[in-house]
Amino acid sequence: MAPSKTTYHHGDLRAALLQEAAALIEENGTEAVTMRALSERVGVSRTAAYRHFANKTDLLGAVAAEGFRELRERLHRVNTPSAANPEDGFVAMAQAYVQFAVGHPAYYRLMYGRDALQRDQYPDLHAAANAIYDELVTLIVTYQQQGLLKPGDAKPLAYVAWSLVHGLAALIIDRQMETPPDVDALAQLALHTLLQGLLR
Amino acid sequence: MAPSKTTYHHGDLRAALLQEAAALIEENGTEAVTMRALSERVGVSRTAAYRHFANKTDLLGAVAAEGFRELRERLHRVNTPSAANPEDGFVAMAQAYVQFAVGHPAYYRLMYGRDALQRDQYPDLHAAANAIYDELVTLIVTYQQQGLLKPGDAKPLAYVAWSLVHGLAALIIDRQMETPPDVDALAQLALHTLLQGLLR
DNA sequence: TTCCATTGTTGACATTGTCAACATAGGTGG
DNA sequence: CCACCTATGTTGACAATGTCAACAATGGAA
Repeated sequence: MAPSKTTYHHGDLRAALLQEAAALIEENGTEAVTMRALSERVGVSRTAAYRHFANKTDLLGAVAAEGFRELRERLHRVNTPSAANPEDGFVAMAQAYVQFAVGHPAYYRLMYGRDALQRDQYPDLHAAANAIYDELVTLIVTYQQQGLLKPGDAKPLAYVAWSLVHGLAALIIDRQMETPPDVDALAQLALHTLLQGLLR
Repeated sequence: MAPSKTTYHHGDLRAALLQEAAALIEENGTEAVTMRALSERVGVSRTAAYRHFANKTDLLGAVAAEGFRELRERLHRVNTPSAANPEDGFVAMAQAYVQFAVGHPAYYRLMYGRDALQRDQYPDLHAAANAIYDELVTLIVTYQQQGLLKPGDAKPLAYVAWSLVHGLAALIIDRQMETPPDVDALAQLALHTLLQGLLR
């Protein structure tokens, strides 16, 4: 039961694989995750993982799902709508979101960019990502009920807000910005603009 | 000079490789681009490409850069700021942008998602992507000069707008939306919100 | 205690990116 | 007009990788 170095059975190989895969991604990027390297780090033979995941893509999908859950948790922690100033609430969430992406760029890229990870084919992944969307819908609905936001179907609006922060995160970690930006300030500007509008 | 099937020298292998790579991506996704498959389609041996590209990543980088140029052209074509209604201008560009992504999802994913393509290391790619940003800056500055938009540094504002459309495109082609969305309508809503603001 | 399902191992193979050595064409200087 | 050189293309080989098939060990249920 207690995982020991020399037991034939690992104890909780599945969890260990996910953890080490995440570590590898953080350290050297997703491309560094090879079944062999991963197995070695866990101290197990190269094909042991196949008892827990159908293939490498599935494994990475599980890692990505875990990432979405972690991100959602962070967002949930700062999702405390205050009637005093709705902008603060949005800005706090946007900053938490972008900070996660900037803090774990390779991980974040896996969560989204991966071609192979067709969402429809990975229900768990899809659900984990959707939980983030739900977090946003909640925030918008709450403010709408308080009369602080324009009325209207919150769902498409949540997509709009999500698009904004996701796009921002993506452009930043892809170094598409000219100067290494002040991430928090940029997130604040983005949400400020979204809320106040750009028109004169 | 005229490329013929049986000449030892191809004529313009570099261009042919880029074209076929793009075609392969469209047809079967970026993962289908293998040096061997690509060479075979062009009718050349497996390593011939290495006379024109240092490695596969470079080749894909060139394809991605080409994609950015194509996208920029499309944006430029609809970038006709009309004082009558600034929203129309923004919406048209957003729709053109998202339509490109939806029309060529794998291609668009390569342009952004590719971990390996660190922008700083591919000047051509970086420049091509930046041209799109410039297109946006131009639009914003123009409207500002006409007094239709709030004043302020256009550069960070352009990043915000870019983030919004890129994020929207990414979420759509990753099928992160619940229902296959009306792309144009969503793009319109996004830009409408950005311009008018969300606050009551 | 016996036995079987679960979990892990070893060997093997096809695919892929890429290097080194070799081949050919086609324009250029003599 | 011809020999030659350089740019371009080919063939052979190799290491890395994902994954299958066959085998082995474990540990809980009957």
